[in-house]
Amino acid sequence: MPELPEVETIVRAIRARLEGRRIAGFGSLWPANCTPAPERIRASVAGRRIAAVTRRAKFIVLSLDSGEHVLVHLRMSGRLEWGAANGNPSFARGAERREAPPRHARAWWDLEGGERLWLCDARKFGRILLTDDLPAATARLGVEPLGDEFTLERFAALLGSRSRQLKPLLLDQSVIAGLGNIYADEALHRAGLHPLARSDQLAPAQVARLHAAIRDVLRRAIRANGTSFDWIYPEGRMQAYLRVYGRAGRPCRRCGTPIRRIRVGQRGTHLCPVCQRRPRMRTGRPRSA
DNA sequence: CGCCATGTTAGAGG
DNA sequence: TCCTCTAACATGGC
Repeated sequence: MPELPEVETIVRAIRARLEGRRIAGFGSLWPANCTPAPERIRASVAGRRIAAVTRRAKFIVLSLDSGEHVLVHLRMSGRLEWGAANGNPSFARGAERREAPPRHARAWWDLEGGERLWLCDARKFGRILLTDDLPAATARLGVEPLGDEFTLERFAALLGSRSRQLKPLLLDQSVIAGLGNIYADEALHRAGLHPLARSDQLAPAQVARLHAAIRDVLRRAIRANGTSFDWIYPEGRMQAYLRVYGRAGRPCRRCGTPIRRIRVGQRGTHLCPVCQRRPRMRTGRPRSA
């Protein structure tokens, strides 16, 4: 269920254990989530060295010395877990012990030396992609919110060039890539903006506040190693600092008003009705509700 | 049983 | 063409 900060935390954690290592094998217990088929992925990655481990939006990117790239998207319930490959001498010393796969194991990479990296995923929404053309594979992704290209001017243009509700717009990965349900709600609260406000009807100061809020909350979350609600992603501390997400009925940390939960674009959405007033329409008839 | 879930996409309809 | 909403994917927790 990771968003940008959780994926960034995962990437930083696995980088030192993967970069420079050679992949010995790959397998999948859920072939439907592999593109191309697992056998083709295995043929391409076996024997290759991992040159770099990076993140693009919510994708984990393993770049191989062959020029190909393995992209892993954890979607809602994916996580990575370390284990030992079968036949690992240091593990199987003595008795013929075999390590049981972790719960919800779906795919694995074996490294030379005997380590195994598992992809576990209760809901099977996660995806593994192999590509030799990384720009093409990520062409549909929008700007990285923590990158240098995410300037205030660029953001203002992204908002003003369309007329959309702010929350669905922030979740649209083809516009800004990396925000998810938690940090979209958190950024809007920090900026004092209603999730249903129109992207093209913000004052310049509001655009600037939202731009800063997005970057601030993502950086803060990375510093806290992300947000942890359950066993799927246990290593974060950001949940202690969330202002609206998951806090329906509890007092706003700024004004004390109970946080409200509504539904916007199929997603649970949390807001403070006082700090995030629904704006009056600047065009068209006044709304009735 | 019913509702919820840190994500994404295809398709329908306005 | 753009925008919004629904269903779908598949499973587990409360």
